Amino acid sequence: MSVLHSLNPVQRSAAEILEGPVMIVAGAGSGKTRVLTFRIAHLLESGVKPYEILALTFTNKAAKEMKERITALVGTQALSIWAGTFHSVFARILRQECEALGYMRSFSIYDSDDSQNVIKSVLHSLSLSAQQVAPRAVQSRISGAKNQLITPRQYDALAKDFFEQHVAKIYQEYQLKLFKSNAMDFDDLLIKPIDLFQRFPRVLEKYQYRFKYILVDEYQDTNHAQYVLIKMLADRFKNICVVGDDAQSIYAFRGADIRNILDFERDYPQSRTFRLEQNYRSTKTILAAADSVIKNNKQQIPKTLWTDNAQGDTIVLNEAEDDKDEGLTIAHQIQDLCAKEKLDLKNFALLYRTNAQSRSLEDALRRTGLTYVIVGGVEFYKRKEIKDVIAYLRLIVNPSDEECLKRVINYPTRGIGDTTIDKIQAFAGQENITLFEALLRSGELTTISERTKNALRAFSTFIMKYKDLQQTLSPNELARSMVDDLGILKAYKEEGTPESLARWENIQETLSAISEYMAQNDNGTLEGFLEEVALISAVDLAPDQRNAVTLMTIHAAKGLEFPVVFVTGMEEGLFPLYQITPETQALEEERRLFYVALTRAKQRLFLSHARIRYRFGDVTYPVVSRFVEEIDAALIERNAPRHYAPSRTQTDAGGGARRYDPYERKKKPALETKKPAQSAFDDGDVDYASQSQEDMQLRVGAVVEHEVFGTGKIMQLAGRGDDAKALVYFNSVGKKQLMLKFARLRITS
DNA sequence: AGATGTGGGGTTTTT
DNA sequence: CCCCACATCT
Repeated sequence: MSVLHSLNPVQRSAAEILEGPVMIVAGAGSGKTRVLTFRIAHLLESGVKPYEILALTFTNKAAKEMKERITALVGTQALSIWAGTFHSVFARILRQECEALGYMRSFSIYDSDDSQNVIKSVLHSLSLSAQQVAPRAVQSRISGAKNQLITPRQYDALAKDFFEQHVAKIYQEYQLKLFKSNAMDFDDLLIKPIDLFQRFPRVLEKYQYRFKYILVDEYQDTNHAQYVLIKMLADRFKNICVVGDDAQSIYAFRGADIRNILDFERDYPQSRTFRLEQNYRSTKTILAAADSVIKNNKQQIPKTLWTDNAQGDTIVLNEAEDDKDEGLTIAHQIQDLCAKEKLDLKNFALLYRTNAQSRSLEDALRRTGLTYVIVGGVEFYKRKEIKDVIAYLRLIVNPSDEECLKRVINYPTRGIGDTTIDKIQAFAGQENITLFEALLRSGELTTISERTKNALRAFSTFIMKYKDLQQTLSPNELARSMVDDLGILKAYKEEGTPESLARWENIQETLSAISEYMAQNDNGTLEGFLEEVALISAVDLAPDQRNAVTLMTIHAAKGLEFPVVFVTGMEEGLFPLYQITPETQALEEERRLFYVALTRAKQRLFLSHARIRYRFGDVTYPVVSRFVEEIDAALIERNAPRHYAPSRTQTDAGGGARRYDPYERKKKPALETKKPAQSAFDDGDVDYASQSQEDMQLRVGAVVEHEVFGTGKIMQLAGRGDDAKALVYFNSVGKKQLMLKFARLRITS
């Protein structure tokens, strides 16, 4: 086929075999996007209609880029392909079909903040306090259950303890509340279609015929619901092509099930498997490092990545004094490389495990005068003032949306407080009507003062007015005039603080975003804009083409590549990040995440760790990440600490922080020094000398024996003297907090 | 009703 | 360190 000539033999077969189930196991940098692109182009060349192709990608941006690349190969017909994330594709289908399930087409999409608010409100109505049951925990349980297609009733039947019984009840109420709000959360966008297809086989059939060819990118990150959806849709023609790399599965925390890819061949017996093992991205050194790390994972499809690329430079390990020094060290290295190798800033990426780490890196870059962009972080559409404006628009589109109603009913302040809302809410429950309907009928309530009723009337009139105007005004006209009407822009401007001016700007930018959306979509509607906003991801918003250093989490970096990559915060507890129970699976996921980080680099790779890390406002003295040790030592060169930033320990709030001796650890490989090594998470000044035990050298990372719990590893140390405590992770029982006075730990390493 | 202050608690990654 | 819930004041 004409389009396939530039592929290597395996890539080419993977793109050529169009019928039947195909799995492409694509190592990092092996050109899988190329294969997918060419495969679709090939489908089109073979006479398949664009609307018969469904391509599910991980981000909207990836879908867009794929369409562009296919367009370049075979022309604009490519634009009619259904391509997008699971969530956006099935939201689109639900807009068409949701009436069969009792929803209106104008349904709202709730993001996790909205969901959490609903949960809180359910807790409130069940007279449970947020202390008794953490909303976050409930949310994650509910989401987990939904991804596993477990209904509230089933959850209740399975509930093992008090907490789970609460969750079952909350889950049930939560779903009810969402339904009454004519709203779906992210998980509903996947499970409602399943419900639809099960209850209405003709509808399923329609989409099976429609999507004769299905392609799924990043298959290793699909969860159970997504797996079922794909299986249902592909069931008739079995023209399903999945692409993935088990080594890059990093979303188990949100339900991704690595078995989906491990079991593909069993699920689709007629399938063919192709392995893309040639890496076109990285140097031999980088690839060898990544390989030496991932070898430590037990659960994986065996494969060997190789490359024809050059050996490349040694990997550099930076040791920094603290987070500030880490940032400055990196900034200097960037400047060096820019000068010596004539590199642009856009060639550099700084990756980190947690968003919180970006702050000190940003500081350093700013101080050095290097331009940077952050991908992700506090997302634009999650900012308060923007959510407020969006909430108004959502309410106009879908007045049943209780979350939005509650959000804006007293913004700007109208004298409608919590008690009034509670009254209306009670009324709504009693009459079995939506909150907005109850609001319209609030005149009937005798418990509300005349003054408040006027305020309520003014508010509902406002919403109804714009609901009417929606018929005649374009979305951008509507939004603009509504914002004017609300007077919020004026208020922010008059307030005049830098913060309020930033808010002013953000609202302006939101209005521009609507105009831009309208310019890009011929048949754009307000509903369409809101849907796009709801399903937009951090990576989708990535500001490209700017000549700037890129900062982002490793998760956000997935699928991207950069000539020079800095992986920061290589410290135990941070990366791998200790979670509630760092069991093997969680550790393996952290390791895959590290693998993803390493394989983003094309030419040069820098790792860094700090001796002092400020976490939760406290000073900690972490040890180097085990992942660093897992890299073949021959590939790494340790860079002498430069100390660009003076240590902050002396001026620290705690006051008593002991000056850190940079040579301490090297001097003292074993158990001889009197003074113990590093560590403290609530106290800078640690002194274990008063312990009754003989010459104990406790330090973070030390392996210890406990007579009951067995072998464990020290994660954190705190307190002094009789109060000295250790947080130990035991192989047998997980994390335990122990008083050293009683614990009688024996050091084995 | 609403603004302002303080105390306590949690703390990852994201569609 | 930051956010949230609660309490107290205006």
